[in-house]
Amino acid sequence: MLDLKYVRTHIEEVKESLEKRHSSLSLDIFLELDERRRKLLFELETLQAKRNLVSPEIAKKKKSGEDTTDIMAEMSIISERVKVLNAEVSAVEKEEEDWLLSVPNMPHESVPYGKSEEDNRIERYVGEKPSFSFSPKEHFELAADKLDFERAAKITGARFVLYRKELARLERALANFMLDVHASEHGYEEVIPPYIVNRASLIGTGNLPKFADDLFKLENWDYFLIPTAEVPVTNIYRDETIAEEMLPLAFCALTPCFRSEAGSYGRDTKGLIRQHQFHKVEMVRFSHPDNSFEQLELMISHAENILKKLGLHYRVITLCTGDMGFSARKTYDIEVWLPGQDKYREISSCSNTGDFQARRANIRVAVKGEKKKLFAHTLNGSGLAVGRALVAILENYQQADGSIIIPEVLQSYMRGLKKIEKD
RNA sequence: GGAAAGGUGGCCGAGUUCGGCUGAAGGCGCUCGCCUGCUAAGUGAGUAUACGGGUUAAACUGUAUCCAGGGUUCGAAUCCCUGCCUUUCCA
Repeated sequence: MLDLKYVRTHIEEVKESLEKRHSSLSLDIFLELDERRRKLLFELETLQAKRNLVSPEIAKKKKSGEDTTDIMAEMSIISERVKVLNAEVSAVEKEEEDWLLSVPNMPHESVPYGKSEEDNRIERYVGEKPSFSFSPKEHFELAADKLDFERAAKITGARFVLYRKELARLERALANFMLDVHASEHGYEEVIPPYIVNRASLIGTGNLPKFADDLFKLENWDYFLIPTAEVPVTNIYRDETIAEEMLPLAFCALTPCFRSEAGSYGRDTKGLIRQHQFHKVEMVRFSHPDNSFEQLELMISHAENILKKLGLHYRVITLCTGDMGFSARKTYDIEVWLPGQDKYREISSCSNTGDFQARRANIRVAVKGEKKKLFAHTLNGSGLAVGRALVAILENYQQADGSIIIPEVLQSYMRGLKKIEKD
């Protein structure tokens, strides 16, 4: 959420930011609401001030036995008006709040302007594409009997999978490997958050009210399945103040993620790439407002480190203004090379949201010497999407005979297994 | 599932009987100052947030906030209703 006063006093900047994001939101509506709110507020508060002035008078007169019927009648009228005005103010405030909640974050100046993913900026390529003496297959061709989509469809429906045998273990191995690296090498505290969250948490991170369609909601509860661990982990500090010297705080968590994938009907229907449920290791950082962009560089390096250790080729891109998520000020995506698909595919997304989520979730920092508490800056990034990492390993480490070599760093997590034989 | 108690400021904790003088006693903590070889103690002042008005910025000033939302009333921390949460006891 943007700051109300900031919007009021920086109309041009906000307009420009909305244009950059190709948003159709009207700033005029907000300005009108704000004007109306302040007018109503003034009238309301004037009356309340009068009431506060007169009320003790009534008490005094009553004590000394004077007649108060006239003055009480007058106050009664004022009170009626106060009631009406109060309702009006609340209504306008609600509208204004809703408007503010639907405004996307302002892109950082270093973010390239653009309309779609075509305009994303490639920052760097790391590693090299593996070469094959044969035509590499896609992951679902490689491990057909260990990725059972048919039975998962029976159990639940489309976009679910049943991992079996070595691939179930490989998924778990990858997750454990990622968590261990983040915890022991990168200094993240490992947490296991709830996988179901309430509405306030989703508003805090910016998933609600705008993106309800992307979420699975529990029937008869105002609870939702998490679309990413970013939601529960960022909300660890909702409505709290963090002492400056505690910063930066860093958390990592392995959770399942649940996404309705509304609006992606025809896309990636085959394989693991786009599922309703998948595992992700998430990194969340709480930063001092002064250095959140440095924290972003740090976080992307942590995600990259995982890929480096796994020996996977990838590239880092900066999302353009049109492709960037609602809450982000700046986002780096990591795209891993998938030889079977002959494409780079997103495997991590690291964002700095600045104070956008912190304002929504009321996460503050007490800064020495500053009378006012500041909003923390929050960052989140995948480190990494586990299922997609598994896809990358299958496709990059496939052999001519259809077997899969297990990267060395994972072998200890696989009880020493070095290779997954063909079905 | 049955019964009871309770939710007040950063924390503890008065006030709720009998509504007005309570943004809210007292204590702790914290900040700044004084004092004392050091430490401890003592001592003085200050110490919530949000939204308005005001100002170059302040000062200053208005309103709201005693879990949340309604109600009664000229006036609610205090009375009534609903919800949420916590604790204790019984099964």
